[in-house]
Amino acid sequence: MAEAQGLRADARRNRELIVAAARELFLEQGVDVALEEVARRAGVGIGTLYRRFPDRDALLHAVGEQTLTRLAGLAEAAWAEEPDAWHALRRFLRGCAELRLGELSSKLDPHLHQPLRAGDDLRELRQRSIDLLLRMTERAQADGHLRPDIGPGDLALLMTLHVHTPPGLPAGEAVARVTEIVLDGLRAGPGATPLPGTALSGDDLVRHTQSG
Amino acid sequence: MAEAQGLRADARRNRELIVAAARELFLEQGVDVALEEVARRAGVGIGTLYRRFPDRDALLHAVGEQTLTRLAGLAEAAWAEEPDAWHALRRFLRGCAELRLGELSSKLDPHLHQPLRAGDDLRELRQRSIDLLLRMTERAQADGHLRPDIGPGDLALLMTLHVHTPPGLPAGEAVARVTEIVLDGLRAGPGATPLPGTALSGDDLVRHTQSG
DNA sequence: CAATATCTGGAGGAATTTCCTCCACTTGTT
DNA sequence: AACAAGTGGAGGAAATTCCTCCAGATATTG
Repeated sequence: MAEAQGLRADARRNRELIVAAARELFLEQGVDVALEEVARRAGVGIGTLYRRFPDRDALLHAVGEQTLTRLAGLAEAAWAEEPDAWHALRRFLRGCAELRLGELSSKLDPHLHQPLRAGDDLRELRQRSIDLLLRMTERAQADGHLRPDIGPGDLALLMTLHVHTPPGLPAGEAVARVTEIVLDGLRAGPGATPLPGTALSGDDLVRHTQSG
Repeated sequence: MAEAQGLRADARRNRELIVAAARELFLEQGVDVALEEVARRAGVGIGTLYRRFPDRDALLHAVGEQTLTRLAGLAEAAWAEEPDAWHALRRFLRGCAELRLGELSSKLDPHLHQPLRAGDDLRELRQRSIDLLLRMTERAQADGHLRPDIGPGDLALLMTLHVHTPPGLPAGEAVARVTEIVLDGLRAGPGATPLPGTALSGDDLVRHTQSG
């Protein structure tokens, strides 16, 4: 949110309304929504939107930044406040589901790829979450709570799992149930089926998890 | 594929090329791709596409039909050829992942909703898969292989789980690993965490799983 | 191997959508 | 109260997308 410094109070408020509206609409309709619609949903004029975000990319970037910031906060809170690594991991994955990280990243990622300006601040933001995820994984496996045949890359895939809830069902509950099933599948245990292929490493992860 | 009867051989071939191209492009870029692009990918002229599919809906419908046909075939093969209900369920869910059912239905569903002409043949096609899924669920739970606190509706959510594989990773393998983790989470066992909320019923399922 | 019914490609004009600037007016700040 | 900062949305340019039409190519049949 560095860009929001030095703005007049009303301008800052509007900027946030725009980002929030963009996030919603990107989720609902994809990143190609007309920017005019974003402005309408945010309750501001189209001129205001263009002043703050010169082009679509700037808006995508802002949404990515907001989400990655939340993600990093989530990871940090989980690591700091939970009694052990496994519980931290649970909380983290549940939080990812709540953030709808999967839907968002599947929509944002492809568009952030090309114009990934080097030295992007998104990089650093992402790295904070990844570092913690690595730590949680190692530790939970060492503790014997997490099945040993997975890697952090696998967890990244699960972070961005996208539960397609048909309209009409209580989305939150559906997602929560699926998340718990997955968590049960992640637990170390005698009954665990060996996974095919090889564990996805942290490097795979770093190279690919783009936005959030 | 009833619509394909009575076409000249080359026309039928082209029709299938178009549906295949549409399926690919819908997955890659969403259902809003320019129809001209579909024609290009299929290697036919735009006129040909319009002759066979008067509007976008017809094409969506055809893709849905193709996918649901495959899905029903998958369910039937699984039920008929596997030694027990649990193995049938495994095979079925793995097949769904392979079909990329989740991505497709999350893209197709919203557009099939409004113009869901009553008495649609998609309905019947869908029903066949659902019936078998119900049977598999009941039976696998009775056999003590599937955790008892889930319903067929939950399985439907898992059928359409969308693994967002970042470009560059071997998609097939990633999906396979996630699928196995989920299957482990579905197994009945002493360690299973109780799920929040209530099991999603078969009715929830029937009412909402639209296309494929 | 004709003859003909069927099918094909893509040029191109109409219609729609989206973009984005510009400036008269409003609002926050000091 | 004064001014810097911010606002909205009309509207023209540009880009997309749609979809028809027909001269020519291709399968099929006897």
